[in-house]
Formats: sequence, structure tokens, C-alpha cells
Amino acid sequence: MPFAAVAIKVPLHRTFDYTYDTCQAPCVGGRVWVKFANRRCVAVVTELKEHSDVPKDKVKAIESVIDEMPVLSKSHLAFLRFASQYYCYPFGDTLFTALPGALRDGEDIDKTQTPILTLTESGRTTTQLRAKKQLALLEQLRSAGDATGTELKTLGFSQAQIKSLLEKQLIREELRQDTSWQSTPLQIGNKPTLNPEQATACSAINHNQGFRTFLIEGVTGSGKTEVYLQCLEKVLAAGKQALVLVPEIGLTPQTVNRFKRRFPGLPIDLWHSNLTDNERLHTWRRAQQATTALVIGTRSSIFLPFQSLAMIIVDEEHDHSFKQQDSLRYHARDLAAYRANQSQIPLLLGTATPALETLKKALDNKYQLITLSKRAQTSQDNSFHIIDMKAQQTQAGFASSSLQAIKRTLALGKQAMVFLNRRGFAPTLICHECSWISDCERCSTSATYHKNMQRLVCHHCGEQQFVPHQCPDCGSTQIMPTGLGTEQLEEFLTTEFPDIPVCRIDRDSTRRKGSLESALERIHQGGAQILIGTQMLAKGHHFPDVSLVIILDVDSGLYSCDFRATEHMAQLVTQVAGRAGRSGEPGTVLLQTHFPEHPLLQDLVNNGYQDFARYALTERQEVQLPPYAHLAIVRVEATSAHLVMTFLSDLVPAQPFSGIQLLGPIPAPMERLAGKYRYQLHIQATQRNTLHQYLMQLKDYIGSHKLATRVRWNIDVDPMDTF
DNA sequence: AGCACGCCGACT
DNA sequence: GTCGGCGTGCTC
Repeated sequence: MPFAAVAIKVPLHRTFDYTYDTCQAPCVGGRVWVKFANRRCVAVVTELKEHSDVPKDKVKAIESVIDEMPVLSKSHLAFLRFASQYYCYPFGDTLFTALPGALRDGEDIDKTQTPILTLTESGRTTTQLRAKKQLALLEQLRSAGDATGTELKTLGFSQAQIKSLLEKQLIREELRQDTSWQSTPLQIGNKPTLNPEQATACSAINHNQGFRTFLIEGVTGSGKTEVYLQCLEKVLAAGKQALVLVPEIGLTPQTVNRFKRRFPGLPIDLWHSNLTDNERLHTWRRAQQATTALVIGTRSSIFLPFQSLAMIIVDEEHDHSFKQQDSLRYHARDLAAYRANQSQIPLLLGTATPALETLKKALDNKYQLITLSKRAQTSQDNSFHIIDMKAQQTQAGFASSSLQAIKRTLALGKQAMVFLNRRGFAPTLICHECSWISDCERCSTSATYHKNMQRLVCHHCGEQQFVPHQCPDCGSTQIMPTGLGTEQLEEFLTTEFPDIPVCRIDRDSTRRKGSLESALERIHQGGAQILIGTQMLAKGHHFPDVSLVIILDVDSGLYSCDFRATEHMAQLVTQVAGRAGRSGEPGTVLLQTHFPEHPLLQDLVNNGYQDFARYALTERQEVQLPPYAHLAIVRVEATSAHLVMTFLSDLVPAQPFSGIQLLGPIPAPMERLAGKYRYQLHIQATQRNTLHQYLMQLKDYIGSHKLATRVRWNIDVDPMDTF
């Protein structure tokens, strides 16, 4: 009697055994329909076997087989099994989060393949046709070659025209696997000559055989992308596939065009969260059939089932958007390392500001470190200046010397950029008479005052309130906005510099589609302007006319309870500074702080991120924090604080576990969020293995705990936000 | 997760 | 007397 072990989309770490009829022929990695707990579910076969330990009367039969061919190869299953175990996430759930939505729902994989429209014999020769537009369509196919329906629609043809040509049998639909790119010589667009550093980097990478991780530590403008392109060239020319992982906001048309222009005619696909279910399935299939050569995608593209992957590149490897913050809490960069090892291919990690985790591995010689220190366009570096804010008179958070600097910059017809990582007008409203504060009713935080919207908005749960005219507690009309937000900076600078255009770029000002693009357009027209922005302004965009950058609130990064705060601050400062002086002349970066002597800040300013990072590593080592220790957090939330605490206290063992340090239960950074109480337990170990052994048994213990179904809980392995 | 089963309170 | 509230347990 043959059995199939299957994985089902349930939060259980087990698989389930089913019998099947030999004529059904399920395959490992293929999907089947099964009855499971009175429901009909899609399941993925993970193993075929002759024996089962499950009592005969419990085992049911597979209802029907969906796939004749696996949707997940054996090696891909092994990869997903690893992800499931490493991140303590149920195996079935892991498989199903990796699959595109259409396949999760049991959709037939071939039905959704896009047919290609091609001319029939008569279609090739017909010149007589009453419908002019249909004739034009035939002409299009004759001159530019076969196309999909979607492509024709973007060219202005309609579904009706296609349909009627199909009926006249002048064109026909063809399901085709076009892998011809693999055997045709690779076309190369304009390519610049490499500087010596870039050339050394490329030759080191191109001479590599098998698995190897390279950390390309390259300052802004040092030409990392050019190194990527020339390394990709070798891979693609050999007919192999490649994957480029980019941060969420890094998938701009400019980035994509650079790849497309370099490799004209090569099938390149994009992968990001705005794709429809159908588009996702297409790209998935194209990766599997090798009909696509190169995918540029955000973190989840690490799960694409490439047929012949030969290189993975992670651009801006330090970026936080590579870590998924819910369900399967994976880090795409770390999974990329597993995949590269599994497939014995090179992995390129590129950034100007490496994560300390990555840098340590490079310094330990586990990764090969490649440094690009020469800026392609500027020979001089930006100059940093620390502005001591102690006992300074400030206006809207600006030191007078900062305002002077803005004035000078504008007078030269240049642009000044002001960076503050807080949107809204003011983070709190405070009553001047009593001690009332504009709290969010559902979270343990204050609601931010948005002057333009005339609302109080909680930035954590999104809840909005009307702005009170009087204090809700004492009735006073003296309610003061307290603290600084980007809206306030905009208001102040507009009155301070009435003749100068002021442009604010944050999530609020760019909510409308296309508004970011038009704002960027205005900035690129050049001339004296002031730009105000949050994180959004820090990454990716080129602002050639910016010659002054002011970072208003460095201090929030210096003293925070999250041990990674200084690292983030330094990455942000470096990235923001990289926006300045990109068109030939060095820029000036002003850092406003109350702690001008802070050693890490001094190091960053005087010696740059590279030096800072190495110094920060020694600090981490002293206090035994990641990357010198390994961390996991059990996060628990429920509407009852008592329930959460009882449950978490139960997880702390009476006897200490050798090699494991526990901290908690402690309140989460936002103790109350969207009406839920949240607490957490920190688990730390010097040895990775010890941590995972401990997590394995903890996960089983939680699974068997009675309260586990009455709270929401998860385990976050290698968490990014600790506090 | 989802669903059935089971044991106690407020309704036709 | 039932309807339905949620706590508990199981799913091949």
C-alpha cells in the first residue's frame, strides 16, 4: 500500500499521511486535493513511501492529483524545510507562503500560462482586410515578431480585434517555452570601462568557482552597480539565470532600465508586492522554465524556483526591508546565503554601510571583502560638521549656524536638504494648564498632530482623532504642539525663506499616486530649493544640486534602548550624506547633537562608516550582543494582559538551560498596540546550535500549551527591532 | 488555522 | 425547555 506524506496550510510542524491509488501517480513536490479535518484542502506531497506509522483506520485517501509535474523541486523543498526550521515557522505554512497565490488555491498551473500570438500561413500573406486596425495588428506582428495579448493591448490594440483575427485564423495562440535567450549570444549595451578597483572586484568574482560570498563595501557613487552588471554578464552569457534582490523602495524604473539597457533583448522580470496573482504566477513559471534570465525583485523573490540559478546579488544588503516582519519572519539576505550554498553559486552583497552581522563575517574571512573606495564622479569626500546644540538658541529645531548654512547654500543657487525622521507637525499636543497629552486610545504612545489634515493620528495603529479646541481634561484653550515634525519644518522654512521653493517628501506628502515623481521632477529642474524629508529621502534618489545636508535629530539614534540604534543612525547618516555632492563638488553635512563628544559619533564623522562599523563591532563584542551572540524573541499578544503574562511566565523554565540566557517576560516596546497587550521573552545564546536546539523544544512546548490557542504568539529568530 | 464537541447562562 | 456563548482538542 503506497503512502504520501503531505504538507497542509495549517500551523503545525508535522506532515500528514494519505494513501493513494497507483493509477493516481502523485509526485513529490506536486499538489493534491485531500480531505483534512472535514475540509477540502490543497496539499503538497513531500514524500512517497511504502509504510506509515499512522493507524490504518485514520488514514484517508488522496482525493485527486493536481500536478503531474512537481511545482516544487526536491532541492526547493529542502530549501523551504530549512527556512521553516530556522525561523521556527510551521512547515506547511512555510510552503504555502512561498507559493504564488494561484497555486495555493489549487489553480491548474498551465491554464494561466500566457499564450503567445503568432501569424498563421494565411496571416503572413494577407493584405486584403476591411478592418484597418486588424490589418495594422497583422503588420505589427510581421514587423516586430510574436507578442502576447497584453503587449498588443499596450500598443493600442483591443481584445476584440485579437479575437476576430483568431476567428479568421489569420493568427493563432501558441503556448511556448521560449528559452532561446540561453543559446543566442548575449547583447551588451554601452558599457563604461572599469576603474582599477572595480576591475579587481570583477576579476575576483568572475574567477570564483562554486559557492562564495562577496561583500562589496562600496561608498556611494563608487560604482557597485557596474560591478554587478559586469559579473552578471558572464553568468547570463553562459545561459544561466540570476537574481538581484533590492530593497522595497529600490525597485525604481531607473534601476530596472539600467539592467534592461545593458542587456537588450534579454528576458528580464520584476517581482514586487504590487503584482497581481496572475503576474506572480507567470514570473514563477518563467523562473522555473528558464524563460526568464534575470529577476529583479524585493525580498520574497528569494523563493522563486529558478531552474538554473547561477548568481544572487543582494543590493543594499543592510536594508531592513529584507527582513519580513510577520508570519514567516525570514531575512532574504540570510536565505540567499543558504540558497547560494545549496546551489554552489556566488552571492554578492553590496552596500556602502554593511550590517555589522555581515561585516563581522567578512572580517572573519567567511566572506571575501571587496572595497570600492573611489567615487566615480567626485574625488573629494563630503565634509561633516558636528553642531553642538547644548545651550543653543533654536528655531524650529535649527541651530542658528544651520540656518546660516542654508542661507549661504541658497545664495549659491544650490539646494539644501533637511532630514528629520518624524512626519506630521508635532509628535504630541500638551495642555499648558494641566498635564493632558494627546494619547492614542489603543496604543501606549501619543498621537501625532497633523496640522494640514487637522487630525491627531497615531503612527502605530493609524487611528485618527479630531483635534480638540479645548483640553479634554481641564477645558483650557492653551494646547501646545510639542516636539518637531516635518510639517512644522516646512511651515517654518517657508516663512523664513519666502522666495525659495520648499519641498517636503514624506509618506503624507507622497500619498497620492505620482506625487513623489512630480516632486522629484521639480527638484531635478534644479535651482535654489529646500528639501525636507524623512527616511524616504535617504535612499536611492540622486539629487545633483544638493550641496548641504542637515540632520536635525542625531541624538535619537545615540541613546535608545535598541542596541542596533547607533548602527541604524550611522547607516542613515551615511546614506543621507551620500545624497549630497554627487555632481562633482563635495557637499557639506551638518549633524545637530547634544552629545558632540560621543565616541561613536566622533568616529563616524572623522573616519567614516567603515571605521565606525569596526569600532562598533568591538563594542558589541564587549557586551556580547549580536553578531557576537545569537538572539530570538518570543512575542506574545492578546487583549488580556494577564493572559499574556501567565502564558509567557510558563515558558520560563525552572532550571536554567546550559548556554542559554533568558530575559523576560518584559513589555514589548509598545506595550499596548491597537488595543492588544504585548510582552516578550528574549532568548540569547553564544552558539547558534544551542539557540536552535533550545528553540526546537520551546516550539514543541508552546504547541502543546493550553493557552497557546488563546493568545497570538510567534518566534522571531534574528530579530531586527529588539526593543 | 478551522471546525466539532461539550458544558453553562438568557431567551422564545 | 432550546439557542449560542466560548474553552478544549484534533486534524492523516
